[in-house]
Amino acid sequence: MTTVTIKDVAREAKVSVASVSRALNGSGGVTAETERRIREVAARLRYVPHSAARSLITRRTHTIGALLPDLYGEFFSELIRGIDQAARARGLHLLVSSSHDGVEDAAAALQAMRGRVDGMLILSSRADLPFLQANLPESLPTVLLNSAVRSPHYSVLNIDNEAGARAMVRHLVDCGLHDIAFIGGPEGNFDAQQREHGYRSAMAELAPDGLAQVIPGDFTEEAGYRAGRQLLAQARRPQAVFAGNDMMAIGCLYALKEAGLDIPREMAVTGFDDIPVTRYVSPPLTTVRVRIVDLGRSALERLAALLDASDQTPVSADTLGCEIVVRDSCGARGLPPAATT
Amino acid sequence: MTTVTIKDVAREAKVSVASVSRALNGSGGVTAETERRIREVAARLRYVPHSAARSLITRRTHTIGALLPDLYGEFFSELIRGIDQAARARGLHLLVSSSHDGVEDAAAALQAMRGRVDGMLILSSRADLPFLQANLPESLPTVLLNSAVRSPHYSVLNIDNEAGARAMVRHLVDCGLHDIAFIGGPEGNFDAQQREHGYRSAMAELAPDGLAQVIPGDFTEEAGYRAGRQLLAQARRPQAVFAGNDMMAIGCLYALKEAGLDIPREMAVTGFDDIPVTRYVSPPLTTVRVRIVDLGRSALERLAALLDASDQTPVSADTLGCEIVVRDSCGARGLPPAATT
DNA sequence: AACTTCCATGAAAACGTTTACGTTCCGCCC
DNA sequence: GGGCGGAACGTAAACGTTTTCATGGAAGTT
Repeated sequence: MTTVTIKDVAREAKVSVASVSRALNGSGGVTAETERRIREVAARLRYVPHSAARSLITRRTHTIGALLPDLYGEFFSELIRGIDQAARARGLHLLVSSSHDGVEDAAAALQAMRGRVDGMLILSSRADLPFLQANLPESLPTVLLNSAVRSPHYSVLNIDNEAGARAMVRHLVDCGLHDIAFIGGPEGNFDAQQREHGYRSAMAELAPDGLAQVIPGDFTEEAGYRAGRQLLAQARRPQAVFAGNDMMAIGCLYALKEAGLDIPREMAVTGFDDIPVTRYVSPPLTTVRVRIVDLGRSALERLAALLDASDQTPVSADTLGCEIVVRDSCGARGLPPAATT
Repeated sequence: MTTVTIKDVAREAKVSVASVSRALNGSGGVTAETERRIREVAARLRYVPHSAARSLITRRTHTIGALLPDLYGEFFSELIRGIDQAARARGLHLLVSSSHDGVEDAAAALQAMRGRVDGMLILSSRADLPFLQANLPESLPTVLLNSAVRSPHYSVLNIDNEAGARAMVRHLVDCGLHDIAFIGGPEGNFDAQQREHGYRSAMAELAPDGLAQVIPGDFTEEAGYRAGRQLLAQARRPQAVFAGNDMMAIGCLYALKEAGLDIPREMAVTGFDDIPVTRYVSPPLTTVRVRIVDLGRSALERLAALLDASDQTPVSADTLGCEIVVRDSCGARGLPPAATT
């Protein structure tokens, strides 16, 4: 079954290839009758345009690339879901490259995507400005997710980590808890840094008398578990522990419960992200809701806008708000949540 | 910054485009000296071959497509991780299309990938034989994941759901539990069907006196929660509930604990898949381990093999074994797990 | 009736590669 | 020394589209 080309359709429909192209692309300049005939033939022959040939001349691939770090858990799936939904709605394809740890790994992935995509979506702690300048053609429309870089060349879309973290601290303080520990994220991770910063500044402001403590972590359940063990071993335990993300909160929660602590009475535990499973741990996790699907979706839509208006569209730098969702793990069920500021 | 083509490199290196092509592709026929010079020029000019032009003539895209259903949670991320890792190792790109619910949705996604990929990886309950025949060119190498179709045209790679489910029932029976309920998966989902079938046949064989009961579900935590509520409302409660996947087990576990049941003493709860979070719910979940990353990886490797030996490689139909991992939610901590058969 | 306008259509160039096929040149053997 | 083989390299065709431009004819205007 040899592949059928535009010529075959043209011959069969007794027109030129130009007309076939025009008819199928709806670029006008063909009678309704001829168009109908051409479409009929194309369908009968099961003609599908050769996309490589098309993009060779169009210089458009209708594909966008997503460069993602080695993401764990539901954050990843939710993000991809959002991106994919929006991409499908716009008729764009999604070329993903995830799970690269090293810088050179990411660079290679980026290189490999060159020329295959019309634009890039990048979520990577490794992607600082020098990295991007070295590995990304300036002309390639790009949207950065959760990135610290501020450049007129790239649009960025961030989570309002700092406000979220501040709101969580405020909420815990409102619950009467002043000794609050924080479990940090991976070194160099922008979200982690911002969340930690929000935590620190809010502590200084709202609980200056409280015991502030930052325990290192890396966003995995395992790290949360270790952090929980460490807290248990301490002479003076905090009244609450605020994990940099939900996965760690879950790991930590488990460590504490394993040791027989009554959560939240003996220690409150909260997280960040609001991944679906937070509803189903016990006690259900109070956390900072990030609309992950929306994050992916609007990142893609931003990119699509850049693609459409290929002339100099102003790059944007926006921040997605987040809000406290109060469940049981903080012991404040029923109290109104703190305002998000 | 106009894009630099092979001609620019040729001119600069004072050779023909043919030599540039040969040098850069290592196809031989160039002096070591010329090759060095060409490479040097190419690097200096930051030349990157236009992939569309290349695949136009090569008829290879070095891209494989992954068609996935609307997957939830960690199963999804683990699977993609496995696929992506293997793809990267082979220098293949990954075009994903996830989260399509309807048949026509999936068909559209498949259509859109035509011509953009060298092969397909398909995991979808909608992809039965007629669907594939209608939407997939026969010549396109394809690997089906967790699929019921048996066809000489497609390789399939399945999980040994039935054996896993049987082993779990056996394990519960070994724990002295005979009244075992099962929470089913989505209608038409092959894994779900096989797991349920394994459960039913094992019950008939190993616990003919026990109370068997199947509660409908759809693989979401929410469904597990509802199932748990339903069990609580029953006059006669089972001694154990075996959920068709971990997400539902977690939801169910939560419903039972919310009602104050002591798990596993009053009711054992087990799952299927062994997603990472199972370790961190309380009590930790006894479940059937499926090496999801390996599933993705070997699916891709199978596909890659099909691609390499483009002549008639025999299609394969393999099954990935799975094993019981005993944690606390079944009350048998310490007992040896049942053999996987 | 002659001229203009407009529209449907076709011919052909262009996109950036790879590769089959020539050509040149060098060294070797008889 | 002439023929020959092979290696290095160049020329040009081919891949399947889109798009510009030319062409013809029908319709409209004077």
